[in-house]
Amino acid sequence: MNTETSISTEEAILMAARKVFELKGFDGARMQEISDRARINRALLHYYFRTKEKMFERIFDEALERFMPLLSTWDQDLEECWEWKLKRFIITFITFLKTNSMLFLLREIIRKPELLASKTKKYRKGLNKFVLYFDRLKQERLIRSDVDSRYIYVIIHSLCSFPLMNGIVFSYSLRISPKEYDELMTGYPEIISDLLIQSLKYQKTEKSINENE
Amino acid sequence: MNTETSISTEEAILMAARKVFELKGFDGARMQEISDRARINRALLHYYFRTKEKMFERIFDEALERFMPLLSTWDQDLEECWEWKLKRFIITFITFLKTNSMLFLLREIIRKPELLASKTKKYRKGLNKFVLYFDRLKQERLIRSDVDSRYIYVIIHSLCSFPLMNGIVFSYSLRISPKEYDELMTGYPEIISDLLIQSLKYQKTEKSINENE
DNA sequence: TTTACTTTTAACAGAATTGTTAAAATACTA
DNA sequence: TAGTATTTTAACAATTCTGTTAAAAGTAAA
Repeated sequence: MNTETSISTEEAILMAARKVFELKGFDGARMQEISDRARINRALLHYYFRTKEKMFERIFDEALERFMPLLSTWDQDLEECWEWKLKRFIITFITFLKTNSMLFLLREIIRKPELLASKTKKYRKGLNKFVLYFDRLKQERLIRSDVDSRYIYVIIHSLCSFPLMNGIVFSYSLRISPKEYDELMTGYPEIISDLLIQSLKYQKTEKSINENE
Repeated sequence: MNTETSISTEEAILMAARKVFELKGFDGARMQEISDRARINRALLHYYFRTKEKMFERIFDEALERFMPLLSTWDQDLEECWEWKLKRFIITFITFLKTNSMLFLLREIIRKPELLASKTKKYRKGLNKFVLYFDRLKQERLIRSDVDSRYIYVIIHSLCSFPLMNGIVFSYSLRISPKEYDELMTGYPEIISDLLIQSLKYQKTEKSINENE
């Protein structure tokens, strides 16, 4: 009964399922593989979770439940320096993504859009907090960028998510091992924080890009 | 025999397979669904492509074959203005990604890393052209950024890929329809071109971010 | 028209997978 | 220790899916 770690059987199953679903996706996952990984009997999976579908939904919903709040952690408080807010967000987001596969969510949503659509009501309010916040920053002239806040949203999330999600391909492209890539990425949050802050701070001045020096 | 459009049966099958594999992944794809979509008989799939595995590999390899050259289109010619080069790359890359799902490649590589690993030799040379190019730009003082060229690589690719790959989730988060999201994204290449060029041009000056105004 | 190639039909074998069940074994708790 | 809950074992039903086959129908071209 997992005496050493005192992990309940249900927890052990969920951990295994999470891993297998993340790696193989719903369609590629096998109940046998999950039970093997959890070091329990396959029949026990059904004893706890009835069907594969139900087990998957539990995993998916929990992942979504952890993920969605990250999309709306932008309180409208203009007192706190936005640069710090942004930096904090980037670090939180990247830390989260290291342990929770965003690719998993995306893949399953594309397979079955209802997975997200059915949760519309639950998460919709609060979702555009980010856009509102940056709109206000611009209104109040606290940042000088004139870029549509929705682009800023897309840019920040892309910079945070993709490097982790696409690690395999990036490490291949850069011709370094996955381990080396991980090490490289420790400096990454700092880099993009600076990049974003700088480009939000200063309004684009000259549109011409003709001179090389 | 597809007289109107003069598409060969093989081509029709490949188109259908591409679509189904992109949507469902290898494990979720059904031979029946592919043949239905191609408006031919299921037995005919096997007549042309023997097995599902072989058909998939054909699709995957073709996708990779179209994709990989995009990663290494950085000739070392320093005469041409790098800003133009970068802008051209961004537009080419985004245009490509609109029709060719990068998510498809990524998902299948994670499912079965050998898919990429086995192609090592074929694509490796030329892969770090980008990094070399930006290293030279820095050496020659043509750009003033002091950021590791590998970060620049990751940043550019993330900004190009993720907004297209994650369209469903972004349109959900921004509370606009997928159609409206697509429209919004027409202005996107311009935005990130400017952002990147600006931040590469000007070296980060002040590290302090204490003042709000 | 003959010949070769393409496509459909329909049926089937084999394998893999999910989910069920019942009985036995084990562990936990009062 | 007795009783309860958990876990294993092993077998099985039902389904789904892939891949095969053989025969017939259709098409194109010589």
